[in-house]
Amino acid sequence: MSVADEIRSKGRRMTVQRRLVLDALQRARHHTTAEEIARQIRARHPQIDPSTVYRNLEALEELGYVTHTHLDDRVTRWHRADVERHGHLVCRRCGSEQEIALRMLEPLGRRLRSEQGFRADLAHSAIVGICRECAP
Amino acid sequence: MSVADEIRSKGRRMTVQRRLVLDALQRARHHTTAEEIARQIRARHPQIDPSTVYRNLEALEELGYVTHTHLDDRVTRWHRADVERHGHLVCRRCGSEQEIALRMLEPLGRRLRSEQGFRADLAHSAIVGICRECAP
DNA sequence: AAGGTTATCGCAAGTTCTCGCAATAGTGGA
DNA sequence: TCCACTATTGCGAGAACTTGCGATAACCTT
Repeated sequence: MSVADEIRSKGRRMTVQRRLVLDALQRARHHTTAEEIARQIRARHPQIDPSTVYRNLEALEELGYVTHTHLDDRVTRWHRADVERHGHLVCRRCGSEQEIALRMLEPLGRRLRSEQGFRADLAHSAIVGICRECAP
Repeated sequence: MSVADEIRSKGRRMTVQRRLVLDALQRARHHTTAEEIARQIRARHPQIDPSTVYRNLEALEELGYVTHTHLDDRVTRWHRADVERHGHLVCRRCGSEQEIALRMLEPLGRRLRSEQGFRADLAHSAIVGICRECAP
């Protein structure tokens, strides 16, 4: 069953615009912004409105194909949901972003679960700090 | 040495506007948004521009009096820097925010430091998930 | 106390995203 | 294949900040 069929089977529609957003996310190696995706798509299809891109990202998140993370700025970062889940380290100084194995975060996850009843989504959270290169 | 003197000694100035922003942060128990602070100040002093509030928050952060955190939305949250440092748990479902002792996060901090050379600022990072009340 | 610097302000315009709405176009069913 | 239904689109208006700039006013020096 293709992605298009999956989407249709959930009562949603596969439109050109939605396909373009999915493709752009496919090409993006790491986390991208909605703005970047809109820029890429509009380079070729200027008639496609940025608001459509924003709405498609949300729709695709509901459908389970993409997720978002908030790194250290106000901008929402998007990526496909099927890449291996991982944690995020964001350097406050140089802005670089590093991925870490969820395994490193799991002890904390277990502790938050047992002591606070909080089910942390550690792949969705970002940890801010200073990276090795920027450390004094 | 008063806060005003400290600010002056760093070559900055203590203006009415800056004082009002500091006062508003003093009153705010938890994390507030710039918009909320601007609203409060403008209720009494409508001539003060919101952009002034935004710029003062940044200035006060540079000066070390306030810090900001990104919870699970695009909005930047501000609070005074001298309150006890703590971690943040944000519930994705109900939006509630819970503070946890930094002690719980320290093992992770040490591990990130030794294995990745990353100096995490755990009081600045927010962990997203589902809180006890919203758990199924 | 007066004057020169220059940090800071208020305003207005710009960015980046959000939302309401009427028009359009995918879909499943006839 | 044609139709009705309604998800989705593009557009315009509106939040929520951000930025550039000339005017103002805090501060330091004298």
